[in-house]
Amino acid sequence: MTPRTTDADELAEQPRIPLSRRRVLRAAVRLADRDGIDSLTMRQLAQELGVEAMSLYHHVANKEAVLDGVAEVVLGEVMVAVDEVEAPSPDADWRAALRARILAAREVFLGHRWAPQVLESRTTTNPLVIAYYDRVVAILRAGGFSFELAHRALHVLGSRALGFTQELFRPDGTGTPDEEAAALMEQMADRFPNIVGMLADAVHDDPDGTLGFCDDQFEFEFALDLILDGLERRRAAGS
Amino acid sequence: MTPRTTDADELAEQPRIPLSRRRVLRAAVRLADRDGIDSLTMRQLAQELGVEAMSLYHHVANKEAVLDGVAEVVLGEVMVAVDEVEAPSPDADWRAALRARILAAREVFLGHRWAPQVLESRTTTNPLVIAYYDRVVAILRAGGFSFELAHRALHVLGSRALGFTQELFRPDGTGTPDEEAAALMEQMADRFPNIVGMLADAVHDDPDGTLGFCDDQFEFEFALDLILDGLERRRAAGS
DNA sequence: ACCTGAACACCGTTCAAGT
DNA sequence: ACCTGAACACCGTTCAAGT
Repeated sequence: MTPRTTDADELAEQPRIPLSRRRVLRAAVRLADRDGIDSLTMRQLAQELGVEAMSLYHHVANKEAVLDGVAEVVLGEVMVAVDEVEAPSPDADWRAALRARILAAREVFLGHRWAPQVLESRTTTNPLVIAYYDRVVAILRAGGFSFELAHRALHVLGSRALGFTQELFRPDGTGTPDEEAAALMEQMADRFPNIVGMLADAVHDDPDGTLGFCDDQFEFEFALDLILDGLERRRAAGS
Repeated sequence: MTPRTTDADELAEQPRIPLSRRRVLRAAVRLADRDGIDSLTMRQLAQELGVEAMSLYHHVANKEAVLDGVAEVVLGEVMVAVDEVEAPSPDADWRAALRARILAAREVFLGHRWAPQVLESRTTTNPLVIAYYDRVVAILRAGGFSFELAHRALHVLGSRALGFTQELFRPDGTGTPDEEAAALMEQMADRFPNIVGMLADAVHDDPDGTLGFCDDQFEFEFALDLILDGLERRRAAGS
């Protein structure tokens, strides 16, 4: 137990600040940021607030509601971030307008690495997700998209519209890239010749390894631009 | 407790079939398919096998190993499915070759709806995922891709290469599309004007609603083709 | 070698009781 | 109105003991 400045400590000295849904959810986000999403339990959340677990149930219905709530907090940050971004008007350049907002949204998720997993675990669509996509559609419409093509665009973009993707194939990012890669390739060379060739080539392209093995930001922007290209092409074709 | 034919019933009459890692994992997949992934607990899995929970630990290290194992079973099915698919040779037509395999892989995931969530929850990349992507790279290479562009392609495709996407914005698919949509739009019209316009248009395009509100298969193929288009364009440009 | 019962340290949640 | 302690029904997992 390392001493930290938590609400619990503060409350021991100050008169008790009453609990509220908002305070509960902000504490939940803080806890997930600090200790990981698996540490977000009702009991640990209560401790973070200097309160008993059962007190939480006066402000949130149950744990599912807490998870809906932390999604809400993160999406609230996203809405602020995309509002503040500097970008051309959608009427002038829909691509630049959308691209800038998506990359701004991405920044928020880089600060809450657990958030994609939580968002994808929700069974009902969060109203703020609808609000966000509503604005994406607005930008596409301003850019000359039909409702139909805008609909297709949402499906193509998927969570990438919010600035993140969940990849299944991630060449283990822990440790120094070069060492890891060398050891791994030795073992895998005969089983996975194409992957090994590909990764060897990627290392060669980036000999000093400062960008890491896969530069996520670069890959994200490459993929986003490829998709925006494809959408613009179909828009121009009037499909 | 509705009576079912489970291993437990069979074992009551037959001499005991010895447990094995393989039997444990196949039972886990069966349980997840029937009752959902949340029902896959060590205790319920043991019951499915007519055994005590603690017996499982002689065949799998822990629950994480069970989840790795069920991912392995599903990916095994994927490997078989893509092997059996009829498709042009990658040398002749990489796009058709890859497209057919991805759609075949997709079929497997349609039979295990919980599998995407499990795959995305794994912290270490499953070797069969690497094997699958190795074959994707082989197809791209046969189609004239540089290693570098093949690498980009994997990032653009992401889980779509395995035939699934996890969407955040899903206009609630329960109930009849028309009723749901009408009720929802009434409430949302002023808050989300663009989304509502888009969805109203989608309903209009498909008046008898037989395809459902969002035709997932159609949307998946549209998105896949857009991405394959973009990749081919960049390949031809020699980037 | 393989399986088991009891137990432990955790969960989310309910309930009756406190202030 | 808001918070609490004890309890319940679950988890995953350990351990010593059975066959």
